[in-house]
Amino acid sequence: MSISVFDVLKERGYIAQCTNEDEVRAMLENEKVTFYIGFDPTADSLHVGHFLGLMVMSHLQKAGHRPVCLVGGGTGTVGDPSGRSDMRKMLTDEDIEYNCNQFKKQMARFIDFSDGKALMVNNGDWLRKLNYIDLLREVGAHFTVNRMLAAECYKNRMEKGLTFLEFNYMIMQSYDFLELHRRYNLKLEMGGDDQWSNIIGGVELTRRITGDAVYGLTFTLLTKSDGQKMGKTAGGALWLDKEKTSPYDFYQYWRNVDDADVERCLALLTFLPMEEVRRLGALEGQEINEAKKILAYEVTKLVHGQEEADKAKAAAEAVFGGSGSSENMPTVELTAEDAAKKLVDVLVAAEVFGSKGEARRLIQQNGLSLNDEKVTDPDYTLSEGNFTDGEAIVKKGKKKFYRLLKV
RNA sequence: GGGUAGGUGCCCGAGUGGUUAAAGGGAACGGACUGUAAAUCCGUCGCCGUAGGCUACGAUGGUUCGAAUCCAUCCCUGCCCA
Repeated sequence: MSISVFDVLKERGYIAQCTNEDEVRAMLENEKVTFYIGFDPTADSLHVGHFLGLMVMSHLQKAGHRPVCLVGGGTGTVGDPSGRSDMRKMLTDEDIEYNCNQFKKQMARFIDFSDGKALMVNNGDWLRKLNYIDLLREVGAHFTVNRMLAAECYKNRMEKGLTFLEFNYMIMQSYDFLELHRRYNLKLEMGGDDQWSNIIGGVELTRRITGDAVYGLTFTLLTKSDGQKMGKTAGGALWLDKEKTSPYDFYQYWRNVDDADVERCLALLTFLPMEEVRRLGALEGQEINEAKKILAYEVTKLVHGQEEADKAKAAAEAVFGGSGSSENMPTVELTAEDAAKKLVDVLVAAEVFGSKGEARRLIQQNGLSLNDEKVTDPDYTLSEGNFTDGEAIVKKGKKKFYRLLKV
């Protein structure tokens, strides 16, 4: 083995905190380590934040270690208060089960689960069976409330109110580590940096009860250079589910990241060699657009596959490069009847706009074009002449394109 | 359970009887500038619409010509006390 995975992770900028850097490095160099990352089923799709964790897992798996993907069928019922300023919405059991299944499907694209090379487990399998008194006696005795209250992750909530329900989240997550250690001799828990408190909880609990050496490591959160969370779009998160965020939109998101974030994103979200990452990140001015294209393509390829990435790229080039093909643009299908209605009504019906007011406003602000011509009349009505081969192109703002297609 | 401070638009936050669709900021969106970037500047930012109307300030009911603003009950949250 030439270079240690640990150093790879470090070089690419993944690592935020580690319980003991030297020991973890040594462990990863000398043995096959079983490790885990937990994913709580708070929505019906994974998003880019999760993707970062999957990248880390993938790096480690390629280095011969065994990932355990833990879906939080149990912890999801409680809600992690870490770093949050308000309580999470309570999910029904059905939601949780559904979401867990969605997660599983998506994760299978990034992690190789064949031949036991990785495991998928659900902490609901053990957490839901726990008996309160037994748990208190076995686990509760090892936590001091004083310490828990001092944890960084509760800071926000100490002002706004933290329920006992959520306060217990740390205990549940810690127990997960213990349980996984017992079942699979798992030795390392990883998570986003906001999980640090929860992770050391598990490390300490497992050490105390079993006496075994176990470790924790957090990876950096995906933030922009100005500190804001990355992966936020108008519609909310940047989802990995193509029904929730289309491959085209996904591609465009990365195509448009800030100059300052390109290198970081390439390092964290693609497998390009670091020399290449650094080279691309060093490009300046106009040229850095090349780096962004590569970033967008590579990330989209990882998440949606090569075919979708090619389509997204082609669509983007068609739209911004001026070369014809509109095939891969988001398409609005129109009946003959629709094709003679007011443009505004058609676009609202297609959910291109949230309301007519919004659409009118955009027209008044000169932000809407039909086939490259500004639409100036809010009451503009579609007619035969707008369509070429049954197709018309609508441009919303500067970079959102839609294809109207008569069917 | 008692006391007390609160619950306002996507978020933060002003407003305490009409002039308030509701100050200000942030986010978002459009335009200019550019490199499909950032920063900056200008504009927009509840819904339908020509006017005008409708719906909104935790919930419900009430007082009033008129309420986010007053009263009652209820729900929720912080803090202090038990």
